[in-house]
Amino acid sequence: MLKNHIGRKPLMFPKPTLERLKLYYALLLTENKDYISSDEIAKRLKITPEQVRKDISHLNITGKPKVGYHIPSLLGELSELFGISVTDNIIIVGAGGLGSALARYKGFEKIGVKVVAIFDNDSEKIGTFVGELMVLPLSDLQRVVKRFKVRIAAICVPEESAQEVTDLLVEKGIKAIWNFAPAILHVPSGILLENEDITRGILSIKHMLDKKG
Amino acid sequence: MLKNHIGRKPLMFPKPTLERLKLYYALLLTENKDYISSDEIAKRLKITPEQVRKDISHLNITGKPKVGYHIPSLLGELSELFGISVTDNIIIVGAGGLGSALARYKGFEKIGVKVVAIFDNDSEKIGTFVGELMVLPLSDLQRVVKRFKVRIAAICVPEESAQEVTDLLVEKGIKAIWNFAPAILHVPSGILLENEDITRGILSIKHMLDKKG
DNA sequence: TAGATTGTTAATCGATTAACAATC
DNA sequence: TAGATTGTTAATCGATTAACAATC
Repeated sequence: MLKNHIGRKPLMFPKPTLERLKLYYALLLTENKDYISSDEIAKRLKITPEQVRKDISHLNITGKPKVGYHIPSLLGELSELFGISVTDNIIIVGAGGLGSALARYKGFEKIGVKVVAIFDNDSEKIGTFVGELMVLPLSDLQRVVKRFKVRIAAICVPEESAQEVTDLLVEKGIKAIWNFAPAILHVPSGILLENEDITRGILSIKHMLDKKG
Repeated sequence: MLKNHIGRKPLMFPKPTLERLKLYYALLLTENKDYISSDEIAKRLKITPEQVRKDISHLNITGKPKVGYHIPSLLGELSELFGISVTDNIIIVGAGGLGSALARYKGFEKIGVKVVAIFDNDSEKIGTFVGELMVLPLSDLQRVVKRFKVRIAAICVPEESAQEVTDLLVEKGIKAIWNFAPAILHVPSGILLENEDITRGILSIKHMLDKKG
């Protein structure tokens, strides 16, 4: 299978590698030195330096022996890998606590994400403001998706209506669903589904607190 | 190394298995049949039936040939595995959008989690209510942790103060940090750290939307 | 130069998948 | 019984780790 561009590194990354690359990005953003060694990255993230080097070897970047990796270049590569320099307009469906918090989240800007609208079907909420956004009825969905070329939608509705909302979003042309409802959703093939169910993290914590010595 | 109890299954699960077991739990909660086959679980979650059987084989439960797995028993086992039947009192630090949303989240009850307090250091927020909880100053931390035997704390403060808050929580006896700040935190060994950084999910989406054909 | 650090190949490890016997 | 489905062992696959040559 053809996975490479000429002169470029492979576009397919092992999933664990991709997850670690996100951590490198977060870490490097807080560094103000010019260079960092695989050893230092490894220490901060509690992994091995070999793994760091292997991960970075997937990118179009080389480090300098005795010096390490040039942080701005590394950030640039990672930024391109995750498409951070291109801003995606996203919408949020569900103006409850979680949806509203998400709509006001300040960290989106620096990863190339902009919330352009928030929707709800509760007439009490429609017309009220969440930050600078007015809550819109779902009948405005199609217009907004077209106008702002929205490809990504966050679902922050109760479990019961999550599938219904998903179907509607897909019908209106949404390409990726970012699901915050604790529901197992079905999407047509070709549509991306990313589950952000918040209960998962604390289940891991409960499990490990109980089972360890 | 001793990993087994007499007559019990191993307590160590491969991490990917543990993640899938959470999905099985979520899925089975919505089923109202008595039995389900590995094939059906697999279809719903888009994995293979062999994997489902292998995962379930880690539990103290056996299925019935021709019938499948008894759903209530499976739920019971998973509930025990994740310590759902024992309620953990947790606290939230940071009464901003995300912290407040978390404090009001309705889904905690059914996984054995109860939010007993929310803290902030902003005097404007202290004394106001988030749902039924009054926002408390951090000087009340020690008292609350002791009184409610709190082992788990969610961090919903800005990146800049996340480490400082972490240190304080650990000092006051917290055993697990559930970190919602996009920060790389350091914790002493023996303290559990679970990162729930919300930007990670959408980075995956952006990456995959851009790189796929 | 000597030494530190990268980059890559080979070896190991662990998880997934395949195959099939056991069983209801 | 025949057939469907579980449970487990063996084979495969893919990711991590180890080793070391390349290089600044």
